[in-house]
Amino acid sequence: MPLWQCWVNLVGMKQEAGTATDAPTTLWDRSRRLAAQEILDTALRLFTEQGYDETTIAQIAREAGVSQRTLFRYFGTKEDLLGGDQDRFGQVLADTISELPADVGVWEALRSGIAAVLALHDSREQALERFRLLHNTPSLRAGWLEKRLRFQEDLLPLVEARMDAAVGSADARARAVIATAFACLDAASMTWVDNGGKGDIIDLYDACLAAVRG
Amino acid sequence: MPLWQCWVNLVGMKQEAGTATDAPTTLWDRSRRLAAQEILDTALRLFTEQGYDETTIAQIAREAGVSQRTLFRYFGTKEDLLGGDQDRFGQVLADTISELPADVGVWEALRSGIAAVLALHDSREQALERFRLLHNTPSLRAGWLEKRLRFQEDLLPLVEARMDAAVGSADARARAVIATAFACLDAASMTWVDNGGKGDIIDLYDACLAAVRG
DNA sequence: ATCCACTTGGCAGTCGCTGCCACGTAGGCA
DNA sequence: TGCCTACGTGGCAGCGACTGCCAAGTGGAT
Repeated sequence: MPLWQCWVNLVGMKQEAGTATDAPTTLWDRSRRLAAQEILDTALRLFTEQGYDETTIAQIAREAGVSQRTLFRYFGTKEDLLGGDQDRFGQVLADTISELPADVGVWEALRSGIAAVLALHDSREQALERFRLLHNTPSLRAGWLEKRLRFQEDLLPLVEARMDAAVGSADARARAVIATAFACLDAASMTWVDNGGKGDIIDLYDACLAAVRG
Repeated sequence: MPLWQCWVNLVGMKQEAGTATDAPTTLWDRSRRLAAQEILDTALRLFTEQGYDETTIAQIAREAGVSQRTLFRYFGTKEDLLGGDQDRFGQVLADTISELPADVGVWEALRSGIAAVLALHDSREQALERFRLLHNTPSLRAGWLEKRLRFQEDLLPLVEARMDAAVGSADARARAVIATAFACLDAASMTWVDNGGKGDIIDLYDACLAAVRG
């Protein structure tokens, strides 16, 4: 588990403001970043051209000019080839929420976090392509949902702190609120993809949440 | 794709009332059902003993006394070895909801469907064991979520019919409502497992939904 | 008893993924 | 400048889930 792998995260996605990530530009670093970008581009291209399940790791590696073994060193799983590192989503989400003042309500805090994550995408087109792939490929969707479930658990303490104390299991209620927010995000992004990327996801999210909460 | 595989569904789960499923008890049918039950029991035992990921198909097949090939003919995937056939959940869910009178609201209808699905389990202990495995095994959880997402899409028209017409995308709103119901079910069952199976899941579900809808 | 349909097991192969080992090269140091 | 070390890389063998194919055995109907 070499340290340099954390650099890969920054490929193909915006950096967070203020994060200095350009310290020692050695030749190794540069070629690594180049290779990662090449792999990512090749993968996204092949996925959209012929589908996720129909694209093998061997093919991506061949067309990107690296060995399978190296590809797996850059990106641990096939899923990671879509959207770089999804763990960053959870990071940004948690950071955004925890930096909000304490008097901001749960729902508003979650909305802010989601908006921050949505803002991570490079372009509307890239986002649409990724969401489309995500929603139309069962195997991808499964992995994505699973990873997201881990974010949700991480969010638990942050959300619980913002909820008014009430009877019953606080855990269950916080979990439900978080899961609902993501459920609305799912519904919103699916509809967004179905509409070909028209409008803003966050607006659809608001509409979904309104439909749920009455 | 032999027809008889649909029989497997009935193993290890309650049958629906009024479904006559005992027509021609040939020797083949009996031995098939016996084999399926044996496989299912062995799998659940090994899963709980040593974990899902640590149990190989080869081991289950060996201890159940069948070949790997036959095991895969009975249950198409490793996931299917937990809880028999999960597709029936979707079936029961859709049936329950569609048989409700038209003036029953969305939320109440979804609650009824979920209650019907929960009633499918043989015993509290078995349900607890399955839920525990489900929530503690990432790979299982992923597959389960994915399958459930398919139910959700199937439910779309049924739910849309019960929602009051309003502005905005009806699709998105219906999707959000369905996903929220399942999100609350998730939160409820997770908490239920964490509490060691104390109380009724449906009560926790109500609490979660109340927390969400205010 | 015969024939057909069905089930079974074994074998080879695919695909995602990992551990191991040897090779080559970049970067630091004398 | 030349060497050494640490790191990146590729290849290979292997695992586990899963599939297609083929041969063999068995139940059931005529």
